[in-house]
Amino acid sequence: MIRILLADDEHLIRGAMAALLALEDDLEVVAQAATGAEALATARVVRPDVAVIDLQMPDLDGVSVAQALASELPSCSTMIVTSHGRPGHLKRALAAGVRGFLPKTVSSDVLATVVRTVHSGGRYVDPALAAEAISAGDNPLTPREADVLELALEGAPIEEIARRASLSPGTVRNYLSSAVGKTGASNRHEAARFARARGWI
Amino acid sequence: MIRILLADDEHLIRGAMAALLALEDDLEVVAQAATGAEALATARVVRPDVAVIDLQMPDLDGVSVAQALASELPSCSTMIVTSHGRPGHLKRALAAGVRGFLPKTVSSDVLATVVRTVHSGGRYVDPALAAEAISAGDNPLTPREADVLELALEGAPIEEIARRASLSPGTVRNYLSSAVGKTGASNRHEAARFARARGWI
DNA sequence: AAAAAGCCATGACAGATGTCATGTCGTCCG
DNA sequence: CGGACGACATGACATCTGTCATGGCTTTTT
Repeated sequence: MIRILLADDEHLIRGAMAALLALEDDLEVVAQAATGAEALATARVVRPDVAVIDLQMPDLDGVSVAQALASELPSCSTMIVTSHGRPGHLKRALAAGVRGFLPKTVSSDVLATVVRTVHSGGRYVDPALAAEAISAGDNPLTPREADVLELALEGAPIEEIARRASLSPGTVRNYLSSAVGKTGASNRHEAARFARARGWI
Repeated sequence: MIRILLADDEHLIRGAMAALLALEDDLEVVAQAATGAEALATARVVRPDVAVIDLQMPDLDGVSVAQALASELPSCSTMIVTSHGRPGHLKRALAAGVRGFLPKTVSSDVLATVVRTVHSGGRYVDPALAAEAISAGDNPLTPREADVLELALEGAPIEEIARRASLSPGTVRNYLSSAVGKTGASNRHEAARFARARGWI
């Protein structure tokens, strides 16, 4: 019997997924959580075999939870399900020790199969997402460029970005300019959206 | 027995919701669809009592489907479930004749209850979403302002917005300026994000 | 009919932004 | 060690944006 922890902030979906997994004879949902922090706390107590975690949650993001889980509970395999499959997330997730990565568009038997796969030591990444990740290419942005671009995402003026990043406005403009060049965009806002779409920030 | 049509592009979630609804004695999921168009086509054939539709789908958006359904199949009550509850959507949905509006964070028994409520002629809107919608207030943007702001969302330069809206760049700047004033933002990008958050565009 | 409001446009001006050249300071690597 | 590279900064310049004043045109309201 494979003991599963389920974390998703959408009750409806979490409950529904639990119902689905319960239909399988060899799977058992032993705990559920609605936030990242809750998932971690619960996992420490119930020590599940497999953690099925939603990527986007109110507090901690799924990858952070996976990272913590990987170091604290090496016996627990983590897999991530997500609605919006952004390539960058996949990379970060894999780096965080995630064993399975699925969009929520898969069917329920795939989910069950992947749970078994990761539990037995295997890995599974949705083919479509993998293809996207490969085509997105590596992140060409330097760490600072990424920082600054991220702040630019909200549409803040350069002054504010500079303050928030503790940089001089001129430096911010340089980073932004270089990022705009690397993304092929025509201004920082477009560049920020682009980088976000690629999962670079 | 209440006959239900279920539409959601995420197979996993649709299947799971179907499993949940199937647990209720008086509910029966008679059809499922993965896109808006498919939902419409299916509804015409099976004529369900209640349509449970996801707000965001690849092609037609949930509200559009609801609108079409309302005119073509007046006997079918439509309700919408969504992950990202934006106030503007609620207003549009209600205007389109939707009878129920829920975030996916609700529990499964609420879902079943609401299905029964809308089927018996009642209405139900998630209290939290309703509160948000009220606090968001009415859309102060004129239609053109909204159009232009929407194009600005993607970060395009004014030139391109002007071309896409068939306006002169100067006019675009005027609309944008006025929209920036109405939203209290400090530039059009911030204004666009703000308006989006309010569901104004 | 007059007033109000929205739609479209132009022109002018200050300030914000994008681009480029240039330079300093560390760190890492061959 | 010397070179390459990234982080950080400044200054200068052209261009883009935001704002404001102004005006014409249509539709709705009073």
